[in-house]
Amino acid sequence: MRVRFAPSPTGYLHIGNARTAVVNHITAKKSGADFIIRVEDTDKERSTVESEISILDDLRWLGIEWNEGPDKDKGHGPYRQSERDEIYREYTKRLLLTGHAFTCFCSNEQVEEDKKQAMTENRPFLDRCRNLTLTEQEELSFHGEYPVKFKVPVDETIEFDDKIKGHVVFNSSNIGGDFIIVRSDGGPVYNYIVSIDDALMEITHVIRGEDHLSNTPKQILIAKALGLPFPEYAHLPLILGSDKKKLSKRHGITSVDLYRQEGYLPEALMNYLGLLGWSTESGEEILEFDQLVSLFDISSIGKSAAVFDFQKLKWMNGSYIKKYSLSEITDMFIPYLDKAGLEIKSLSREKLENIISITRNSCEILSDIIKPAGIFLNEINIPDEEADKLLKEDYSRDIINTASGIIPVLNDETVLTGLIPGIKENTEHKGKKLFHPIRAMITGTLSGPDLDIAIPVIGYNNLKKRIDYCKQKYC
RNA sequence: GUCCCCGUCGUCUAGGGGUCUAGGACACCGGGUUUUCAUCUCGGCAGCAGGGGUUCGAAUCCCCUCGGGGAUGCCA
Repeated sequence: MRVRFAPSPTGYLHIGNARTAVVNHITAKKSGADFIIRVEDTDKERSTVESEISILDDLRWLGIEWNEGPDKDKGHGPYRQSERDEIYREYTKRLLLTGHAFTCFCSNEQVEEDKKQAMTENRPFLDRCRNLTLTEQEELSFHGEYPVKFKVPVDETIEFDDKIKGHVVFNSSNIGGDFIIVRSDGGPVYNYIVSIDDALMEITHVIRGEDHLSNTPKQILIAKALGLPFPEYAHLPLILGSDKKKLSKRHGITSVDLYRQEGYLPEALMNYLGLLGWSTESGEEILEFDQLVSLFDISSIGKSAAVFDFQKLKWMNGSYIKKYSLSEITDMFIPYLDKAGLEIKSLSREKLENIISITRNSCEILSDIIKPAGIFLNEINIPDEEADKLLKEDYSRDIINTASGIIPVLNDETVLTGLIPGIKENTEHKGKKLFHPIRAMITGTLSGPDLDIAIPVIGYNNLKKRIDYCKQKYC
């Protein structure tokens, strides 16, 4: 068994494509199949090497490995379609010679008109060039470059058993007429060479997005005309945005790279993407990769499109963050702390882990660490909007004044037992009205770890600075 | 227009004629823990697109409608 993932390098790795890659990867692991990467860079205008590099990089980050690809030739290469031109040329010649393809000399307008005509008469569109003889074609081709089209057989039934969609039946008359396989600039087209490459690379199972479902009959027809085998198919339902339209940038982050940057864990993304469209018998959703592989069954994937739930992904990511050991997760947080400009180099590992241990629970993604960690790492935390509002209240000012009075007589040892009880004793406040302003005053925000835990970690000196700051600003 | 695919809580899904007064998860709401928030924990809200059949019985089978998606000449 051999499966493949065939990205076209025209941009970043989209989350929808990543899902396809993930399903291929899981399937390969499950059945011990080879996983091939083929770069479909036939769109010369939009394909870039940078894009190819970043896509492969994102796949690696996700934890996807391949046995063959542009960087690993195992005898089925080249793995970039742009490097396989000679192969395609041979097959095109063969199709032309056997009468399965022809050169079309019609103008755009002509074709458009003929199609419209066929449509209104409710009959299949037949290209007016499809019956030109080879010599007629050769004579005409002196006038310039023209596209080559595949001669779609009339009224032929094409059917296949899709692993996900089930039995699918098409009639060749509904394909939309003879279609272009080689552009007028000589470049072969996706629907054409995908059949050749899948056959030559001995792909046995094509797992791809549902948007290719209605392309499948064309590809089968081509394989048949060429006498090539064609694979089994599994068409994955599409991933939609919250408005049920195809997932795009306006719905949120769609680039795998950005998920990485924001601090999503590859295991979580893999888990979420792998679980999309099906579920386990037990209902368990947090699945390690090994579980994913052993429990996965491609035919159990649902047939309908799924809305991408950013919130659920976050939740899932958060639960992965909680699963790691303190030491492991600390290492993962460090780059985000660094990037935010927080001073951690001078910190002992013990102190850093201490801070992480009391802040990690509020993190769903790695970059979430910045705010809570800042409570400990900054000298002063400028109160955010909510904290600012609260601190302007009279009772808050009362607390700031009181704190300011007490703090000079305290020190690192006594601050924990002295500060809050002291404020409580010297003011009328208790409960929420006591703790809320204190929290706002010393952390600059309304949420965070327990104050009793936070205070010793912040330390006497910074506490004093923060109280002084609030005294100046609010009293 | 034509052809193909799809339609269970807001979202992801379980369920394939009776065990469904439709189960789980995310989100949301409420209780408990935490002297706030978060974590954790307990509970609640909420759905079979609509209409016809078939059947003793339909979320489950059939048909129609509606809705969404895809393909239909130089994207993949």
